[in-house]
Amino acid sequence: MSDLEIAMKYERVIELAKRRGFLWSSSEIYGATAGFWDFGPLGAILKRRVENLWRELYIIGEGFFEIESPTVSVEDAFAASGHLDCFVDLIVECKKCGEMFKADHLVQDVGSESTRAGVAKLIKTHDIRCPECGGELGDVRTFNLMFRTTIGPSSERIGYLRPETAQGIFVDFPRLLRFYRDRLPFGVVQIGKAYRNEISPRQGVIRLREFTLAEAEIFVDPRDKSHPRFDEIADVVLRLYPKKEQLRGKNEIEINVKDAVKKGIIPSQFMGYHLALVQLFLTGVGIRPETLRFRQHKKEERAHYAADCWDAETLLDLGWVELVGIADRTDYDLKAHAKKSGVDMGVFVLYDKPKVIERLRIKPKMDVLGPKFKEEAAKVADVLMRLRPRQLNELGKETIKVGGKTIRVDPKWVECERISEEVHGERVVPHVIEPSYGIDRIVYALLEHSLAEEMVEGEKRLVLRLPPKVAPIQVGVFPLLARDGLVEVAKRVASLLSKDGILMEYDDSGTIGRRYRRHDEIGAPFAITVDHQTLEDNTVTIRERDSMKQIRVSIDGVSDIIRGLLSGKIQFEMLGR
RNA sequence: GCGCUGGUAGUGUAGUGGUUAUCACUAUGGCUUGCCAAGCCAUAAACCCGGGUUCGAAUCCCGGCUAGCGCACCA
Repeated sequence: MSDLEIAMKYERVIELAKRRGFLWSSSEIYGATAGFWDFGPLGAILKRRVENLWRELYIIGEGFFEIESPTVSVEDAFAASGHLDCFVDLIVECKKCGEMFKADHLVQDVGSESTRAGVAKLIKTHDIRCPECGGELGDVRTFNLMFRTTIGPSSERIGYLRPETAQGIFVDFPRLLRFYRDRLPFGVVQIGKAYRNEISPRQGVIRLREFTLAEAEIFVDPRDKSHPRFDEIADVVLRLYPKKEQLRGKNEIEINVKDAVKKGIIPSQFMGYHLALVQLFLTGVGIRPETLRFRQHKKEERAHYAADCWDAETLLDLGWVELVGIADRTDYDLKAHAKKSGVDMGVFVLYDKPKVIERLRIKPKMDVLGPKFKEEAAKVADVLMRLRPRQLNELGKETIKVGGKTIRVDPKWVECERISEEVHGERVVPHVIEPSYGIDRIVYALLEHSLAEEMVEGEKRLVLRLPPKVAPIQVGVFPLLARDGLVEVAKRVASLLSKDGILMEYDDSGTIGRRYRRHDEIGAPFAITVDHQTLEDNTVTIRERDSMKQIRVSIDGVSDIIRGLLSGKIQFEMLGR
């Protein structure tokens, strides 16, 4: 059975998605707004199933607990994270031809201004004109991609809708660290809505203004990015598209994780482990492996916080689309929040063995410092104690700053003794490895990859080959005919399945063939049919969506078999043999 | 934000400055029907929004919204 080529696949997917209740643009009755989409009845379940598989992998598999933080945060949080400054575009419009430009790009030859007023001044003083038509430029405007709001009735406190869920985790870091009992590494996940006021959202749910992110923030010791379970994924083969290959116009390379890390293509075991985990998840929910690659960001593509970033991309009708970004955010975020809030974001990491350090302990002689420095004496003593010269004779070379003046230290001000000290560890600010999944895009990609058309006895059959574990409707229950007492038996089977936690749909309208086709189109992987033989021996048929083959099983065991088929523990081909 | 092209039942479409806007599929009810969109009867369902021109606009013009594409943008 070979699939027919589907032309204009994006349109076909959207047509099916609207018609069958997966997706449509939001508030259509008032004229839809670009960048906002609804998940319909089947779409919402599909999405939830994808999210729950994600939870299984990260919460149960990795032990990363999920938190839920608000979608609105105060201005300080985003001032610290850099989104307030870096998430802004300065734009200027030509008064004559209407072309829009990034204002800071236009002035980069005459000065490096980044403020709105500064850029506007440069445009004026240097008489910069429209590069397209030479026309006069209008006012410089800022465009921040964050949605802004005010908190409370006085409207004094500014809030922003989060552009990523990550910051909610970073600002909770001290409490989370305590929860994980002060040890690295640990991970925290969050699934939730994020908002970006895109200038021009396009392509349905591929670029939205409100979208669902599933993010894991994994806090690691910056000195040691090896992964304790690296061996489990070392042999996984990834299709990588490193920046070098992109710059030289070369193709992707296929390589296992172990070798990629060894050769330095992937910078650390930790990064490699999580690239493999992403591939495991995406192919597990139904993204076709042959359309998947990991593309490394080139320097100019990287976000303000990222030291390295790989996008898991899939090939869709619209081209390569990013589904997941895996970034090494280093200590950027934690340090930024530490600085802005004044709260320590460090972790005390124990050494395997305590280090013995020999050093000089410096004890200020207050009876000397007192008369000499008067009220400044305490401050001077404090500075002196923090000096760490290795030798006694180096002390005289040290200088300290007191009241704005730089003074050479006189060894007579202190008493020194040589001590040996045990150091048990040190404070480090963790680095963050972050896989960030765009759930809406993944759901769309699933639909597109699943949609197939084939010829069956001269007729076209449209079928959504969703993997059973994500399919919204899990099984259809049909009486072969709507008479002869078949309806009653079918309804009994239906309620049996419901009681066992299976999402089924009962249908007795029209002919059996029509019902099979309808369920093919919404991706229901199995159908149970009650026929006349059922009345004789209490058996029903199970029909598999993709092969259209049927097997016969007893009603008594049908729930267990369906559950086995859905989870993948039972293979359909193995049944009935 | 600019440009091009479009927007008619749930979906895909036809069509026109002038009475109750075409067709197919779908849906619903009934008849029929012994396993893959059969048939018959009936029913329901649409001109994106606003303004202008006109005796009359779903049709022409303008604006908006929206969709696809190109440019720009995508921390």
